[in-house]
Amino acid sequence: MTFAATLDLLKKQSLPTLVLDELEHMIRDGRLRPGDPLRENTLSEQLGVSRGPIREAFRSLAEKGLVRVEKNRGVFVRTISLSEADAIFEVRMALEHLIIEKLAEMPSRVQHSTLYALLTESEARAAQSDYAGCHALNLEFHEMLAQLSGNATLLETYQRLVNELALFRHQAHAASRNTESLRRSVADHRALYEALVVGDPDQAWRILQGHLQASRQRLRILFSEESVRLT
Amino acid sequence: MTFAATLDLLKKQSLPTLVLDELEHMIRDGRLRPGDPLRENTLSEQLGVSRGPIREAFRSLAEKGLVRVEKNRGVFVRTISLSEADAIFEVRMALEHLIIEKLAEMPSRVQHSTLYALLTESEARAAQSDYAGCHALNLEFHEMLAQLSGNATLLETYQRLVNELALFRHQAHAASRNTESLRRSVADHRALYEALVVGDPDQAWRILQGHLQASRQRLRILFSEESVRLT
DNA sequence: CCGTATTTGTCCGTATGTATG
DNA sequence: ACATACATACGGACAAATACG
Repeated sequence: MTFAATLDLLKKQSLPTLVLDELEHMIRDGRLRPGDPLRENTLSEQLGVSRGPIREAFRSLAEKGLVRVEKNRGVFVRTISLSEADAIFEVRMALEHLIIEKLAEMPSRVQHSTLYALLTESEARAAQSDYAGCHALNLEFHEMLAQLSGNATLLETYQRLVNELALFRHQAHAASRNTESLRRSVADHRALYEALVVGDPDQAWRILQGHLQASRQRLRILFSEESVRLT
Repeated sequence: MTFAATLDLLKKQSLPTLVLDELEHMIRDGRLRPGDPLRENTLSEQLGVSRGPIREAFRSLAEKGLVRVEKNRGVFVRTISLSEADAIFEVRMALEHLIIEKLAEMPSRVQHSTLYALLTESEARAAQSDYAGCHALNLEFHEMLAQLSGNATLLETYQRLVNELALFRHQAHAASRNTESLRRSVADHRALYEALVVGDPDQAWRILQGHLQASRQRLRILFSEESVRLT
């Protein structure tokens, strides 16, 4: 679906919101990379709207931490340093801790969710070495956990941080092709799921902690590779 | 300092940013109360700027969770239900947990900060029964803790949640005048400070947990009083 | 260092949608 | 139900700042 089509069909949302969604997708899936400028005129022509709604969408993006605005210079997709990414990750871990703490208290909700389907599907993708597909499903898995927590603020805050971290991955040219880490990742997810279904918070946290530490470590490695690439 | 003066002096910031700051203050200190409409024309005249920058500031406020935008109807200061406030509080507690966990690892930073001055000042205000002043200092105390953590994302996320909770307090006409709870609150802060200075994370968390639970409880009571008032 | 092209910043006019009598 | 008043939504024009030759 093109943006123009979206524009015609969904009259329920305001233009700034539609533009925001479009730009957010472009940033999230890497069509717009960290450091790229977002020019009002260009986007205005591409999306077929005037500059007003574009500028309003920029303010939302800035507040979301996806772009930085430099007065009289323009807006650019946000770049994230390793230390920033690490700081974000630290907060993310605290949120995931809370998430699984809450989920361990309601195993039946976990069991009746679509988590299991997501899990088996991502295992299938991993077996087929479908890196991109598996990675996307893994993100969905974590997001579904946040959603099942039943705390809207928790979900929103979590999503925000994950979006910022996705930015960092794109910046580092990250298309992780490590079969071993992919397999371990989905195995972690399954173990986490099992612990949640039986309502064991300590076990769940142990697994998640290891899982996230590994992910954090991969982030650091990614960054060092990126640094080398730039020299 | 009036807004017009601010407008002239600070040419470093764009108008939308200045408007955003102004509106944020007005909401935070209760000049604009939850449910109040923010009309483009009115604000445009009051602040002496055109409607464009106003609309851009609205998008930032919406993303911050301080207003809700209804298409073709207007923007209103956000109202927060008890369950929403409780959800926000839950996330806030998780963040404060992380904050003191980090601070307990660097007692010298805590000791060399201005926390102690803040603490004694708020104790003085409490002794004088200066509720408003003491409450403001208490907020500053918590915010300072977040800042000392050294994690920018942690600070920003914390501030966002506290701003939303302030909204809830205004909605509930909250000017807590309970001498006893005020005294206990500052006593908790002192105890927390002591635990952090000696680097005892468990003790610090015990104190903070009790402190926050009490605060959360007061929020609930506030709400029930508000409900009665509306009948 | 200056002039020009480009981009952002701001303002205002018109269209459209909503509430109210 | 309809007309009127009023608010927002969007687009376009002009001013100001910046980047570049």
